[in-house]
Amino acid sequence: MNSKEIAKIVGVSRSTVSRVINNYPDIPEATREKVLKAIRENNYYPNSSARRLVGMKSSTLGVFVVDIKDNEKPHHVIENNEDLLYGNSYFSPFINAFIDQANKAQYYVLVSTVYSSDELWKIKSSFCEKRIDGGVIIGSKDNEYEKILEVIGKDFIIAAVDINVTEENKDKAIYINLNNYKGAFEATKYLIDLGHRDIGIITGDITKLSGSVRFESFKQALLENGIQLNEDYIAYGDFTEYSGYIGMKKILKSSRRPTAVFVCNDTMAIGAYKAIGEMGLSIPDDISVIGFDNSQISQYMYPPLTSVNVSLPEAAKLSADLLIKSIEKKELVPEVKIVDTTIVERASCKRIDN
Amino acid sequence: MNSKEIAKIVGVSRSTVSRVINNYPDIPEATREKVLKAIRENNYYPNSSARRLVGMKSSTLGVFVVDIKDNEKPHHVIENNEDLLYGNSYFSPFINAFIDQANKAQYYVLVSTVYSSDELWKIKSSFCEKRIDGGVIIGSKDNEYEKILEVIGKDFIIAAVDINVTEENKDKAIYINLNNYKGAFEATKYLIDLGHRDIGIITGDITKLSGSVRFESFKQALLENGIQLNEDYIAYGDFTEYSGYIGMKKILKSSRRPTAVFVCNDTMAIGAYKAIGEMGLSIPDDISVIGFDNSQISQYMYPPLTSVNVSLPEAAKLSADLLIKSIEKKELVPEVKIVDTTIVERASCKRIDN
DNA sequence: CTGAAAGCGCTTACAG
DNA sequence: CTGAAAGCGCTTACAG
Repeated sequence: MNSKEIAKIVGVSRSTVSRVINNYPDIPEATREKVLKAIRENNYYPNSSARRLVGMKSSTLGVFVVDIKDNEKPHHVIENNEDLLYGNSYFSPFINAFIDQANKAQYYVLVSTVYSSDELWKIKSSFCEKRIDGGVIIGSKDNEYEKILEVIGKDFIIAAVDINVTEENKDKAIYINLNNYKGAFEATKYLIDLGHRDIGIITGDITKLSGSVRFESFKQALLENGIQLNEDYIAYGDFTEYSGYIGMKKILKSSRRPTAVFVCNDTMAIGAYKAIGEMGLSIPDDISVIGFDNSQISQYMYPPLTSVNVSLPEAAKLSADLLIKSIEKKELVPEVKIVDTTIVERASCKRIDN
Repeated sequence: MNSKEIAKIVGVSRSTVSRVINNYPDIPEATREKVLKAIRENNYYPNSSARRLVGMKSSTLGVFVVDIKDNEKPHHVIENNEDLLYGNSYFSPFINAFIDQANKAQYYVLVSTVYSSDELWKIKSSFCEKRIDGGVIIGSKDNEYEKILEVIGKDFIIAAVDINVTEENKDKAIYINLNNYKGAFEATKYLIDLGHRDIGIITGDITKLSGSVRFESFKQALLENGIQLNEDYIAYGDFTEYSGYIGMKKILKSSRRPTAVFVCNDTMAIGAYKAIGEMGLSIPDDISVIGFDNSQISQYMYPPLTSVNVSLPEAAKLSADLLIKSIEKKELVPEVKIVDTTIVERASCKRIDN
C-alpha cells in the first residue's frame, strides 16, 4: 500500500493524498474526508524513508550514552558485575525520561552506547547517515566531547549534558548542566551546620565536569567557613562503587577520623557504606555520610542516605525540548541551561556537639 | 556529499561506488582502494533513507516497553514517585542489554514506551512506516499482546517477552519466556527446606504471565510437599511497591502469622519490608522473606534480600540475536526460548525449628 | 569488470 | 483547488 494506490482508490492524484497527510490548507473538507477514510481503511502508513529522502525530518532523536573506561579497574566489591551500561543504572532515568518526553512530541528515539573511543563512529554515523534530526550526548568527559565535536562537524543539532562550556564550544551545541557547584556547596554547608569540622571527601572522576566542580565547590565551602582541609581526608575516586570503598578505607585510616564525609555520588556511597561497616563503625553515630545524585537506591540503603538531588529526568526533558525546538526551527539554537539541586534529608547524617 | 560526487572524484560510475560500499566481489583491488580513499577523505556516509527505500534493511531494531496501567493506584509509600517508566527501573537492564547486543551486531535501536492503550499506535507505526526491521515487546499483558498482534498484522518480525505461548499465536512471533515456574517452585521449596510450614505469598499481577505462573507454581510446591495453603496468607498484589506494602500488612494481621513469605517480585518486597518494619517485626528473625527478580536494589536492602535471579540481560540478548537472525533470513523464524532462574541467597531468610 | 537506466515512495514547486 | 513532473540518493538487474 502506497500513496499512489490510495490516490487511485479515492480518485485523486498522489499530490492530493500527500497534501491531506501533511495538513495543507485549502483542501475541501469532502476530499480530505475521503482520503482520510481510504488511508484508515487500507491501513496505509507513509514510508518514513521516502519522506526523509525528500527532505522532511526523520522525527527521530538520538541519545548517546558515553561510558568510556580507559583503564580497567578491579570490582571486587560489586556483586553481579556486568561492567557495562546495564550494570550502571545511573543513566537509566535520563534515557527513560528522554524517550518519554520525545515520544510525547511525536519523536522517536534512537539510543546508542559508546564504551570505547573506537565506538565514537556510532555518533558520527547516526548523524551523517541522516538517521536522526538531532541528538544528545551524556556521560562524556570534556576531552571526549571535544573529540566528538570535531568528528561530527558543526552542521548538526546537538546537545550535551555535563560539559564545560567554553568560548570555543559555546556556539556549537545546546548545553544542559547540573548545578554541581551549588549542590556540593550546600552539601558541605549542611555538614558544617550539623556541627562537623573534620570533614572528608571522596571525589568523583575529576576529569569529568561534575567531578571537578563538586570537588572545587567543597573546598570553597570549607574555606568560606574557616575550616581547614586535611589532606588525609581526601580520597580521589572515579564515581564507581569500588572507588568509594577504597576511598573510605583510606580516609578511615587517618590518625584522627573525620566525623563526616561528603561522597561525590551515591554509587561510591554504597562502597563507602561497606567500608564503614567492615571497620565496625556505624552511620551516622560514628560518621556522617552525604551523597550526591539522590539515586533510586539511596532511599533503600541502610541507613537511608542523605543525598543531593539532581533531577536527571528534568535534564532529559530539557534536552529533548531544546533539541526539538532547534529542529523545528531548522537550525541549532545554542543555549546553556542549568538544572538545579536540592538536598534530600534522610538518616545518614547526625548533628554533633563540638 | 553523495555517491555521485564520490563517483566523479574517483572517475567511476555511481554503480561502482555502490558496489564497493556493499562489498561486491569482482572489483579490482585498485578501484576498490581508490573509492574507499575518496569516501574516507570526503567524509561520505551513504544516506540511510535512500538505502532503505530501495529495499535494504534499516538496520534498526525496535524495543517497545509496554506499561499500561488501567486503574490508577495510590502510591503513598513511594518517595519521589514519577509514576512513569523512569520511576520503574525494572525494564532498564533489559533495554540496556538489548541496545548493547544490537549495537554489537551493527544495528541501531529505537526505544518506545507505551503507557496506555491509546499509544499502541507507536508500535504499529514503527513497523508500518518501515522504521525498523524487527522489534521486541516487553511488559505487556497477554490480552494487550493479542491486541498488538491484531494491529500489526503478521508480516513483521517480532519478538515478545513473558507472553503465554498458545496454538493460536505460536507461529506469529519469537517468544522469550522466563522460567517462572521453576523459579517460584524453587523459592517455595527453599523456604520449606528451611523448615517453614506457615508460608504466605504476595502475588504479582496475575493477569500477566509471570504473575499467574509464579502463583500457580507456589501452590504446586506446597501441595507436593504436603503443606496446607492458608487463605489468610495470600495477598494479591500487582508488582508495585505499594501493593507489597498493603499485602504484607494484610498477611501480618492473620491470627497466626506465617513464618515466611514468598513475595513475587523485589519491588513488592520493598513495600513488604516497610510493612514489617512498621509492625516492629524484624527480618529474618520474626519472618523470612524471599523475593523474585534479583533486582539491583535487592543487594542493598536491609537485610539484603534473598531473591530468585532471572537474567533480564540474558533475555534481552536472546531477543536481539533471534530478531537479527530472522532479519538476515528475511523472514520470521518462530521460536520459544526459556531463560533460566537461580536463587541468590542473601540474608532475609532463616532456618527455623519445628 | 562496469556504466546507463529504472525505480523505491514520497513531497513540492510549477502551471493551470 | 489540483495534477503532472521532477527529484531526493541510493541499489540492482541489464547489457555490454
